[in-house]
Amino acid sequence: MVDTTNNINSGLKSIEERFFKSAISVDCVIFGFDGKDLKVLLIRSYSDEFKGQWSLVGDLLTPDEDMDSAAYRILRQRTGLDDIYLEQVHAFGRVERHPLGRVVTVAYYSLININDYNAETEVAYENSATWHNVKKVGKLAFDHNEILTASLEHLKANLASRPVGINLLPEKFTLTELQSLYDAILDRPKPLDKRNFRKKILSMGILKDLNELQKDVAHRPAKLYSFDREDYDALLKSAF
Amino acid sequence: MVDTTNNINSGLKSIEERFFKSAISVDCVIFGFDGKDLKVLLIRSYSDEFKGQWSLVGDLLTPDEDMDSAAYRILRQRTGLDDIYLEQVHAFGRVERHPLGRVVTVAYYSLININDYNAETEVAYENSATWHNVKKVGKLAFDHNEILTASLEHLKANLASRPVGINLLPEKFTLTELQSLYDAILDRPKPLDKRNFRKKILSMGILKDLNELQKDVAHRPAKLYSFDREDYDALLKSAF
DNA sequence: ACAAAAGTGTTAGTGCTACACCCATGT
DNA sequence: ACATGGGTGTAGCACTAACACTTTTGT
Repeated sequence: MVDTTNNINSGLKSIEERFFKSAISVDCVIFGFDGKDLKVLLIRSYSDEFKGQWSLVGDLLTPDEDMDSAAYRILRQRTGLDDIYLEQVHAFGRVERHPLGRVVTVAYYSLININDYNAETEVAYENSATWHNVKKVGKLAFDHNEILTASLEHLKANLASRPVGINLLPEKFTLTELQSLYDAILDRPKPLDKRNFRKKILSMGILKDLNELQKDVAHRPAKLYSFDREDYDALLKSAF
Repeated sequence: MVDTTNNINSGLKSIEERFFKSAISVDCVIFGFDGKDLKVLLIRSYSDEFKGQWSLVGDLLTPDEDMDSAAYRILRQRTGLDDIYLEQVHAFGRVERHPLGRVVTVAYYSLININDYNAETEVAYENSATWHNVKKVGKLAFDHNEILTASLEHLKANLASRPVGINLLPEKFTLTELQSLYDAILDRPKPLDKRNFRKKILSMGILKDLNELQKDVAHRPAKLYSFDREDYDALLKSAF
């Protein structure tokens, strides 16, 4: 029947010649929130085939670095972003997904405060990354639309179990801002119910009431909150 | 500052020479259930370094096949298993995880009826796969313990949202058998409450009461159930 | 008769949904 | 005074968790 040794021992070519011919890349899907829309960080593709098209922040792995480390290295080199948590989403391995040859890519995603990557940071890098509304990205290079979609799904799924706002919002924020973030990520026909949202999020015990108010707004000023790091970390641990 | 073109254009060696030197492999984590314990299908490692150690069902990708297809191909070649649903779990990419060189592996998992792979199937394959209690696997080849652990976590997480029993149990089964499966996967200090489990699982509307009873058991015989494929598929769709 | 597993209901608590009005501020 | 968004409570319903005894069969 089937010869299980086929791939390993037989054939004319060496294992090197037959199997060690592929490249691995990493693509980082970096989400940010501007108070209204969910955004993703994109760079101009350097590939000839996709010249001028936008693409995710990615690059090839060198054979001597761990894949997880490479993700941080690539993100840092292309955007200057450092010290942010990346989480693996999925590996994509269609044969023809990359014009240069066989490249399997592994997608990572992260959530950052949108002000941590801005116009000032930008100028230091050749292929400046810019923020794009996730609902309005056009056709991206490679299979990056597919990767973005998968990452968005991943983010939505995580939203229920993890208080994601800690990474996406500024230090101080109002409950309405937090809710806008949830609404932007969930992207549902109707926004969440204001009262229910507040009840639930406050009952989690990870928000700290700062006893401060907004200033200079043309309406009743809202109370400001921040995340309580300790309680937040405690919750994360207990949930897993 | 940082030269973002570093990896792509500069250097003495060609892109081929520098980056297209890696291999990609697939490892399949196949779970089965024998009515009492959760089991995983393992083969004897063919690698020199791990001679005699058990390993997951895996192999290298040839550069001309899609990764998802390769997972099915490898599973079929090594075990004869066909027509089963594989789901990607995670990619593992530590530099030194494989003795032959740089090999990034992508783990897939699946759930099968344990009788679909048995002693009879087994003899056709050189490196016969055998079932091992997941709680009693020893040290596996490569980083396969890590992969197994991650796949188990994945399975636990999926249990709540997907009625996984459909793949792991025989055609006809009792509610107690179904609960044993849940208890085996969740592996919690206390088993689930019998009454609550029955209420919940029946209320999902995916079980069909066959109006049959167990035979030849030394106690009150239990009613037999089967999954209702249609209702099950409908539930899957609506849940996602 | 005994052993072994099957089968069955109720209660209390918790969380989710839906819903409408008054409040504080700037213009 | 008006416009703007901030802030609050309750009732119905669904789901969850905890808990103990009777039934049916084989030996």
